[in-house]
Amino acid sequence: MKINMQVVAEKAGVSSATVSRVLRRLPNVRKETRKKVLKVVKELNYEVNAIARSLAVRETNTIGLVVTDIRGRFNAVVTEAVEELAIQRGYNVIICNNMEDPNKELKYLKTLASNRIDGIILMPTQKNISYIKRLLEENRKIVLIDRLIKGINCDSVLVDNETGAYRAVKFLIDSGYRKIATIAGIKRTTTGLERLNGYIRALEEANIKIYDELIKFGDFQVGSGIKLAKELLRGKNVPEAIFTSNIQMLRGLLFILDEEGIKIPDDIGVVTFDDIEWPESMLPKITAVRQPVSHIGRIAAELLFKKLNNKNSHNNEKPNIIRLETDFIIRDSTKKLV
Amino acid sequence: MKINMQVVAEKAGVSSATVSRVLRRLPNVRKETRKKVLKVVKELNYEVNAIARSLAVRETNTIGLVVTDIRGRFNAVVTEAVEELAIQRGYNVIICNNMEDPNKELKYLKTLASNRIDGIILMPTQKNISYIKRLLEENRKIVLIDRLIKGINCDSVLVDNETGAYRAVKFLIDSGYRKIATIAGIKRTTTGLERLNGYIRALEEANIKIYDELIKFGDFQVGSGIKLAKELLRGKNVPEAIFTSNIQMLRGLLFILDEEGIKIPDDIGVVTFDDIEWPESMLPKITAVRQPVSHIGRIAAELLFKKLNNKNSHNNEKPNIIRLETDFIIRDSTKKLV
DNA sequence: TTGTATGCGTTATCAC
DNA sequence: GTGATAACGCATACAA
Repeated sequence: MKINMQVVAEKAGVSSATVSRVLRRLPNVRKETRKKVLKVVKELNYEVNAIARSLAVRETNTIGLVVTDIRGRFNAVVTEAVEELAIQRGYNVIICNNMEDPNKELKYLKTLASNRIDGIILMPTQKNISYIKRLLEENRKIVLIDRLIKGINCDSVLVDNETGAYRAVKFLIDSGYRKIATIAGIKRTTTGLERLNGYIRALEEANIKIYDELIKFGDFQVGSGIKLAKELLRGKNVPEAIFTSNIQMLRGLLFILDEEGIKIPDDIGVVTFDDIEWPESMLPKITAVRQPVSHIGRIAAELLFKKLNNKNSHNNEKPNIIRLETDFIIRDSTKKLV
Repeated sequence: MKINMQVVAEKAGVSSATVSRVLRRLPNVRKETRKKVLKVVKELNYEVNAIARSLAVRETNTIGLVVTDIRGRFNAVVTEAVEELAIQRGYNVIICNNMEDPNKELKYLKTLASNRIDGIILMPTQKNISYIKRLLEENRKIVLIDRLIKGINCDSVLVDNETGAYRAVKFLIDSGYRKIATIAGIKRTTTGLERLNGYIRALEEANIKIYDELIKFGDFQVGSGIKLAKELLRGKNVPEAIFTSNIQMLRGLLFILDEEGIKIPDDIGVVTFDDIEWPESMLPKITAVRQPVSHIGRIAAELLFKKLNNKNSHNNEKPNIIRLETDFIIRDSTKKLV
């Protein structure tokens, strides 16, 4: 554990500088010398101390990925995609999971900064804005994912939430539904607000009156799906169909519908934003807006690596905001109302 | 970005040693001095360089968590539990996802070692045995999770797979099923072998003949579930019930059953190992062996931290092998055969 | 209580 | 082609 380049060098009868050159595959070293060194390295099972190296070169060859909930499919798939690309480029990735807790997010961002991580891909809680702004001013490399932060100039990758939601609700309208409720997300977030806007636009375009009591705001978690579903079903204005803005809240809704014996699509229509994470064969099959999740991760990573490779890039350049389109998968959770 | 303790020290009119003391909250520093230093730290937005610190103290305050598939619920929940505990103890955790690829696993282990990570929690692919052995010999702190590696003395946390599987299959037998097939996992893995053994023991105890053609070996992925389900259903010895050894392969099975129009539990009984990852309300509701997943993660982390805190612990001590019991959740995927 | 000097294990800039 | 040697930014033993 205490063996370093010096030890290897002595045993090989060279200087530590030479060992360093061999290990970094620099050209200017004689073949025999290289061989000799590598032999000793093998013998001693020597592995360079990445910490010391990082300190010397002021680069860590590592990026951080800060996600809000690793248990969610969206996050997991993004993670996988980012990792895949990072590994190709020879980077390590540190995954930080904050469970939508801004305090945890801040702690992680600080740790990453303190550890002189080369770059960060961040799915923001959209809370620690001033700190993120500071990081950007220090010219740290950051790419936002899934959500924007207004007032901040930063490369971002996300989907066109508004259009996705619009299409889902329009589909309900076209199917003949009129009293359409939504279990919306957190208004402060990009995903929450934009999906709500899509809902509203679809209704307005169809000249359908928008009822406040049919718009419920949750926090993207299962619990709020349950709570809000109850409210909707027990209200005086019971909806014919419900559009949920993410999978977790859909789960909550399904739970309640099952409990109350309300059948999909016979008694109620259901459409959701987000990929489905359960088997295709499970019933009821829910019509959904699908995001190109893996793609999002890959593009974000590519954006980040482009920055990292461009030594004299600076954050005051115009940021890239990349919007990807969603798909709409029609299944069996609605019916045609004649 | 180029500001360090020296800079802070000069601006505060003290030495860098004093700044260091203040930042580490050491007691022996005057109140006013501390105040003065902290003021400058704030002003300059100074954050200590964790790399340099790690190099100096030869500790990184970081543990690595190597999992096989972050998309799987088991992994995700374990990850969350480990992270939770780590954050409490003031440790950072690096998550490494290898997709069951031994090469990736090796690469990650090397990176972690090179980065002088304090400890590792490893869900092993059970392949890179010699390298892991070497790490252990170098007295690196490692805790295995979910799977054992034979011939290696290392703390491990996993469930009693054999009993869990036994109970599931016995339940089928008690329900009157006789021709019971299994979609088993990778034989080389602890989880694969032990769950198979539970299946066999249950049948043997009931004096039910074991047919080779009713035992199919998959790789724990959805694809093999699909393939093997087809084989079972199209074989000449069609089973009355199937026990799948994990969720992914169950998904494959469900897909095929749905495709072929075979109804659960009317036409076939189904029981699976592993937690269900889809809503309780979805049909069919599958009877399953549930692992105390979160608990597993927490215990593994506790074991690791115990080692880390015990400076003179050494790997040649007798390892702790901790087996946790599973639960058995009876739902609606089987029926009583009279 | 505070400062000085040295070490941590590399890389990089010089010489030779 | 190879070897000293000075950074890199912090911690720490020892002095003061």
